[in-house]
Amino acid sequence: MTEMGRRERKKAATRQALADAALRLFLERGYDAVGVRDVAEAADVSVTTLFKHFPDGKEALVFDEDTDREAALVAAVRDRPVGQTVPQALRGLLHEERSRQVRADPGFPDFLHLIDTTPPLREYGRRMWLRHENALAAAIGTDAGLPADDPGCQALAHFALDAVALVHGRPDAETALDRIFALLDNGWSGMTSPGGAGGWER
Amino acid sequence: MTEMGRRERKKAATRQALADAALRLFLERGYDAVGVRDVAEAADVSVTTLFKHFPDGKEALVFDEDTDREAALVAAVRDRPVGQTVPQALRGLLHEERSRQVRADPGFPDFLHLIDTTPPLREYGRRMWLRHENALAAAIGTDAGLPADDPGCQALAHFALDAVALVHGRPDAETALDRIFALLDNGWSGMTSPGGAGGWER
DNA sequence: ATCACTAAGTTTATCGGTTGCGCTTTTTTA
DNA sequence: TAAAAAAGCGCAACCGATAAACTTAGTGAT
Repeated sequence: MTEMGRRERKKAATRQALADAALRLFLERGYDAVGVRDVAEAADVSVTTLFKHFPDGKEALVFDEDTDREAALVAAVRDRPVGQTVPQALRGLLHEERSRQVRADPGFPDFLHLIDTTPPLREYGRRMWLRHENALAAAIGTDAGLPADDPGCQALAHFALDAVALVHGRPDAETALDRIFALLDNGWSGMTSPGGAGGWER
Repeated sequence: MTEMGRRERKKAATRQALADAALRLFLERGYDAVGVRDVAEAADVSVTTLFKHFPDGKEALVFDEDTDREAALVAAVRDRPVGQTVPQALRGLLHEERSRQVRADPGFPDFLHLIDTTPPLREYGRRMWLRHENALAAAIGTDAGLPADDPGCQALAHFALDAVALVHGRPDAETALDRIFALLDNGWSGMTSPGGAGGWER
């Protein structure tokens, strides 16, 4: 499974060296005070090589691959216990992820602080996170027996993901998340269960 | 009230010349094919002057000041007819703005098409639009008798504004907006009127 | 073991947006 | 009218990002 030849191993190594050097330098001197040239030199590669490994640019140096977060999102919707609504399941997943982040390796708080205090990194992280919107919307649509491009599913997915950005930096982030998901849960249950699914008089 | 000295008049003139030249060139050759140097030269000013007038950069050249859209948003919430909910009022405002945009001066469709087909401009426009989030949240909070930093108000404001970006490019944009606002209306009415305001079991 | 193939990496050069600096010119104001 | 304020200028540089042509080093099949 993980049988990588020397080639792929070296490739992964340089990529890791770049990511490590970048994170270290960013933490030491601050994101803006470090140029891509500095990072490349610290990793002992050329600038072009850096961009070969991180075509999305400087911000991408900080974020490792996602892979399983999207799977976790759709699984949370698909495999939720009976009687639990979709928003409730998503709220639960976010809660778990949050408590998992508190632990993790040391230096992780510094990492989070760097992102929180650096607008380009915040923005990039948000975009990465929102990239799962379509997959989540599809999962929700399947679950509710709605077309994959239903605006309601799309909106619920988008709002649920965006909620974490919305409560960012709050001291009462957890209860704020609760309140936002209460709004989504109310709205969603009203759209799926009873009377008109889409009808709405203004 | 509008007594501008010669100085401010000239300043406004230069700014307008820059905006006009930029829009014209962008429409003629495409956004990416036009550099800020081209724009500056077409407006007969230096590049430095261009950035003095538009510190936000190239994208800002296309967007004129907003000023009254934010006022319209808070007014729609504050002065809405009795019996109408906040989401309904916002939905109505967006509907009016949309129908108003269809008319407007000639060349406006080209303007919209330019923005829609140019990712950086789309992104910038969205950010400008979302900038009214706090004012709108405050208006909603005042209306509902909630603290200004209530997560529910913040979320409703954010979601309502973000809805227009969410339905972008859809053929059924109007009905999609209806559906999204139905979700918000259901959720919001559930949070304000009856039982628990924030309580929510997961 | 060799040889052709492929992919990583390098060098160099360039492009476009953006900023800082020192300077001139115009307008306001004391 | 002198001085302060502000608009503008030209220049040079910085920075992120990309392109082209070339070298180096694993890979795999014969």
